[in-house]
Amino acid sequence: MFADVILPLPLSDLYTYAVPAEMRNKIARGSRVIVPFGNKRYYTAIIYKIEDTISKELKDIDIKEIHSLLNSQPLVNEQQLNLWEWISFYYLSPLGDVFNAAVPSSMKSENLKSRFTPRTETVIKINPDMNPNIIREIIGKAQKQQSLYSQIENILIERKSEYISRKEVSELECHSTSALKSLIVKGVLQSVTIETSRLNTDLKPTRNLFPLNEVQQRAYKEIKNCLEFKQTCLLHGVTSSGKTEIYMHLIQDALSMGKQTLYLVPEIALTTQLTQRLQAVFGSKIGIYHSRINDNERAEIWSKMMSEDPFEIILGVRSSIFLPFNKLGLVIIDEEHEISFKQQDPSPRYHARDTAIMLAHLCNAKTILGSATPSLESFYNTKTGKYGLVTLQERYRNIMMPEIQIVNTFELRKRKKMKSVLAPLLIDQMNQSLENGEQVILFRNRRGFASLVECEQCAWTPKCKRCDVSLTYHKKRDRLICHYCNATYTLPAKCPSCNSENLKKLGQGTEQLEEEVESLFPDYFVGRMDLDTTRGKDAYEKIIDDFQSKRVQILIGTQMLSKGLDFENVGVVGVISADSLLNFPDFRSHERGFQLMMQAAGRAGRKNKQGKVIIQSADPLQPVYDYILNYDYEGFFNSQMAERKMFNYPPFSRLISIIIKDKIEHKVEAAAGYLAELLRITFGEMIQGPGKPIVSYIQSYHFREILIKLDNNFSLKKTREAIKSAESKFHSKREFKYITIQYDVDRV
DNA sequence: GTTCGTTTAGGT
DNA sequence: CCTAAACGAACG
Repeated sequence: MFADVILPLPLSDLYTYAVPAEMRNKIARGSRVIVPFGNKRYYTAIIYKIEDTISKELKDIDIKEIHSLLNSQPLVNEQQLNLWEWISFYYLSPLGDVFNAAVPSSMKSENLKSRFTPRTETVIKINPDMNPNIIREIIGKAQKQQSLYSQIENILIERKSEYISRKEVSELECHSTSALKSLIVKGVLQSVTIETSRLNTDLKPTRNLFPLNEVQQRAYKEIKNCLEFKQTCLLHGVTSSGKTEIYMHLIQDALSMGKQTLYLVPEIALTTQLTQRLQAVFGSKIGIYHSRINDNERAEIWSKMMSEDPFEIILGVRSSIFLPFNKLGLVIIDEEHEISFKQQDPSPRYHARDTAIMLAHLCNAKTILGSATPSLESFYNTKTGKYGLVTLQERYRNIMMPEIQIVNTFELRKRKKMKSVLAPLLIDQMNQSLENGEQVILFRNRRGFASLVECEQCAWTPKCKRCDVSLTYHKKRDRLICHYCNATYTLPAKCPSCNSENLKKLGQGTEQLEEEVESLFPDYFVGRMDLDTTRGKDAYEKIIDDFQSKRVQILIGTQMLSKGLDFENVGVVGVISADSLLNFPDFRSHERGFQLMMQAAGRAGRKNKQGKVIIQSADPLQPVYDYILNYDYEGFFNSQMAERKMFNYPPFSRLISIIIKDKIEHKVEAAAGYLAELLRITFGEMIQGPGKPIVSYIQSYHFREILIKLDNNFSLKKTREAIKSAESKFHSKREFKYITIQYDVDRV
């Protein structure tokens, strides 16, 4: 008996091992095993296929034996393996990479024994071998010991528990370290170390579901009705329309049918706000899976999902699609337009939204996509009938959509009316709002202080040594930082090219904005949220908490601020430089800009009062602003579709980006040229490039990009075969054998 | 990914 | 001629 296994390495093939006799009736597809690989190394592998005989090509190879079997149950179920295969096929990545992305690393340790370490806790219990009648005698007259003992005894009886944690004992009213120590020495109490779970599994629900209002009820019914006929339904609901409450009713329905729910959110939106709301209703039925939980905790969640008593609901980010569900009935993907659902690096570069839809399909489950600004792809899918569509136009509790105004900063600058980064109108509105006790949010999609430093004499600009990008000046750290590789440099006192001392700082970032706002509004507290201020463990939560509790009145941030956060008291939202959103050299820049500005607008507004949004633009005549001013999603969609159609961009085609990478520039040039030539044999006009990506030199590597604009009617199987055969032909050339090729399917 | 044998560059 | 570093190939 032999088994083909998936190794947690970027290998294109499966490897075959002999199954030892004693393992034969215990091993199955999906089992986790340890196998020797290479000279002296052992890896955790997953059984992909079991067969009786060995294939001919392996006749002359010395087949090794599987070293050991790790679980009695397969670690990965059939649906998961099918999903892994789909990801590997669709996103052109090795199964080993998918395995790596899917399974928590403590479950794939290289050591023979598991690297998973259980959490331990010291607990106190009453010595079971001691006759209860003589305990009083043993304690004797010591008063503190007596009262401590009685209190512990009472608690244990009350809880029907055998032990109480050492920590809890130390928090008791009559606790004394010496009394406890004496009781342990006397043998009355015992101090024991036990293994505990990292998961909080005794959270009790604190409230029932709120009944839906009339509008929500209608949407809920429409969704139910739609899912009778379609697998996937898009809920297009304006911000604050109460989508979450509708999701909760749908989760409840799934629960009552004994089905599990996967609730996917973008990386950053997974705030305590949503967690608390769901836990209030579903208690410990819900498991939380996000980037900040550590690996051992991930492993515990995984194990619990395989147990008799799995989580009924998983609230999680991208990677939670890999958890072992056994009765998945519903998938909710909130803020489905968010690009953080797409994994950038490393491989597999999968889109969690699209993969989750595939997972739902494999499990025969239903999918709901939710957004106030759906991705054009998803909305297009409702037009073609692939997805159902339900629209929610009214905001919850009749909060009005804010009034949007656009100020022309180009004109204002010409007339010398811009005395700071903020337009006079925005400053006025901020003042009014702040005086009324309201808060303000300002967006700037660039972090740091100055995005460009330039010599006034000779226009020299500091650049990163290992990347082809200008450095950003960060004032607080007084350093120049490369936003691509995080290298830091000191700001030279003189221009190294012409010795001039006039080095100018151009292009404002969040840090500079913060400084300016602080000097303009000295009576108010200013907070800043960007990559630099959210590094620490709870930094993100703290900034939000400071703003929510009104300790901070003005909050400045990059796009991470626009996602899924609900604040109740925001009078004004300002978008500082909207043009920089729209001028990105990418076909999706308008879609992004529209989404960001609409989402930003959604942060403004209070009960009974209309909020204000002020957008500063130097080019306010761009048509996209008309759609923003009128909250006209459909109009925006139609205008973009016309463009996409004309240039054959998604959803009218499928983009596959191929990146060629090497340390030597002329080598990468030649390699990219040759690969493009090979691909043109099959794809002809569909191939664009090779060309330089926007940043073509990062961390001492040169990059070139080939783009396939794949016709929608071109079969995926054929595409994959053609790409793979081009790749192997490419690698069979001596000089290109070790050049790395990376694929990014459906690049965002 | 890791290991290990082979090739190459640089130094004595 | 030796040694260290870079490269190439294999792993069942």
